[in-house]
Amino acid sequence: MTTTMPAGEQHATRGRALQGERTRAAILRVAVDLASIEGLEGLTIGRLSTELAMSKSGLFAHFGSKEELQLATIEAARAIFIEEVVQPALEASERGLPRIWELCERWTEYAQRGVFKGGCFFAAASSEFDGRPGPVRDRIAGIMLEWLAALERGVREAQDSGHLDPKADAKQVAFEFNALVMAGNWAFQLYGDLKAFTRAREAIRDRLRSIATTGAPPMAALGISRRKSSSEKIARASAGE
Amino acid sequence: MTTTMPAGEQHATRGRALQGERTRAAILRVAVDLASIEGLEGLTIGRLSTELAMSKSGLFAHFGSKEELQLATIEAARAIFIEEVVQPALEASERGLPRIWELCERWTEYAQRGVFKGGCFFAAASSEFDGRPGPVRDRIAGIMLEWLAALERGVREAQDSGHLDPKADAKQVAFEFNALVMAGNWAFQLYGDLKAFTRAREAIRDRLRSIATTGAPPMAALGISRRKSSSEKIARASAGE
DNA sequence: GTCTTTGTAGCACGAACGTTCGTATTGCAC
DNA sequence: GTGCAATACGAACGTTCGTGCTACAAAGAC
Repeated sequence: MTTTMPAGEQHATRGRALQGERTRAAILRVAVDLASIEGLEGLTIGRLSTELAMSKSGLFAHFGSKEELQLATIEAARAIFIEEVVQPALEASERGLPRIWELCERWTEYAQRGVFKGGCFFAAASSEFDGRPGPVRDRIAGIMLEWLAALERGVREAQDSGHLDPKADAKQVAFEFNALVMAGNWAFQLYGDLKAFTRAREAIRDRLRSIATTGAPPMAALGISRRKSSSEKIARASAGE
Repeated sequence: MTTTMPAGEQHATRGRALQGERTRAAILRVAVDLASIEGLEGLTIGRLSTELAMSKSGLFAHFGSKEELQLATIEAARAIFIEEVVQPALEASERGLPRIWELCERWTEYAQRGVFKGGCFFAAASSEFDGRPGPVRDRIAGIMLEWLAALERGVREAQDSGHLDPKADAKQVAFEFNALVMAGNWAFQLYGDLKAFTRAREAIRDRLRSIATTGAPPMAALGISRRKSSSEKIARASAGE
């Protein structure tokens, strides 16, 4: 019980000075999943150390306080979110209508694929901490603002590219798209209903159509191309679960 | 400290047998507010008893377990929700487009007015418990389903009344409306931004317009009549806070 | 070879958690 | 007036929480 992971074994060849970083990363990888299920407050040090088969104090030493652990977990989740949603969306699409669509599409995939075990980390965290002032809440709010700004920018760029009606309120559209994808995640988590994502996509497509110009790329092409390249990822994720 | 509420005083004329019910109701009134802020798990018996200036054991005896307290709190919140949103909406509007609009409008008001101190009780609870199987989660999911069904029914009735396009997917529209009002609540809780409710209303109005028939009552009239009768309630609520 | 730094474990703390138990007080029935 | 059921309290249970402090093993510097 004292040592399930013998100390001398796993860093025989690697330099000792790097072990800390690696352990920290390993902790945070588990922490983000745990927090997405149990919440950032339900993410306890005892539970986390049990999950990782290490001592409470050993784990604790990496962060110094629970709040620091929470903040580190948030940063780790943000990195994963960017890597899984924002970056691929930007790389896979050109500016304009394709990009704003791609952002929403990648988001629903990210939620559907279960990148975090308990659904979108930030949807959960922002609901949990909205009433608790402090640095944790501030950071979460800041990151959600980044996401909303990314959506808004996507809309604005599509307007500049002549794909969307320039008279449309970009902030308003971003609000609506975020509402729809978050609701997809919400319904999926609560009811396990995959159709929720289809509903979100459908609503977003309709809304885009309602403000698309005649010069915009045809709507139908967007969804179809995306579906194909994503099917393998979904299969991979559901196999791992 | 032991008794801020002297036991012999308030039931001098009332029957003693009713005291239990009254205390229970008083507990639950505080519990729903506390749970809307701290979450249903963060709603601790110790904290609740402190808030009510009564003993932990005395409070505990009313429920028998924490889970029973949570379930009772949920029922209390449901009663308030129906009383504050569903019933007034049904009474103040006739079947059809006015009613579905009224349901959404009453919901945003309910969130904006702060009927629960931490925002919509069920938005918070459903996000918190979506990953924790058990009777608490099941009840929350059931109540949210009631609400979604009420929205869907509102849309369907508006179709039957010839106000909305009968080809529209009522479930889809209900999903979208719920997404928008919940996002309004979310943004308001996280950023304190009252404009979020305006955005939600705006999006719902637009969506209704997009599927409204020529025989539907004029859209503009709906919003205006509502605003007037609600202003007093908002004033009353903000004074109490 | 020692010395220092780094990472982990062991142990203990005070507080809060949900829960149980015994007991005191009260109102009502008899 | 006596007995009963309802209601609430205070104390304590065992557990877990976050957080310290000390010790020790391993790697790199000299």
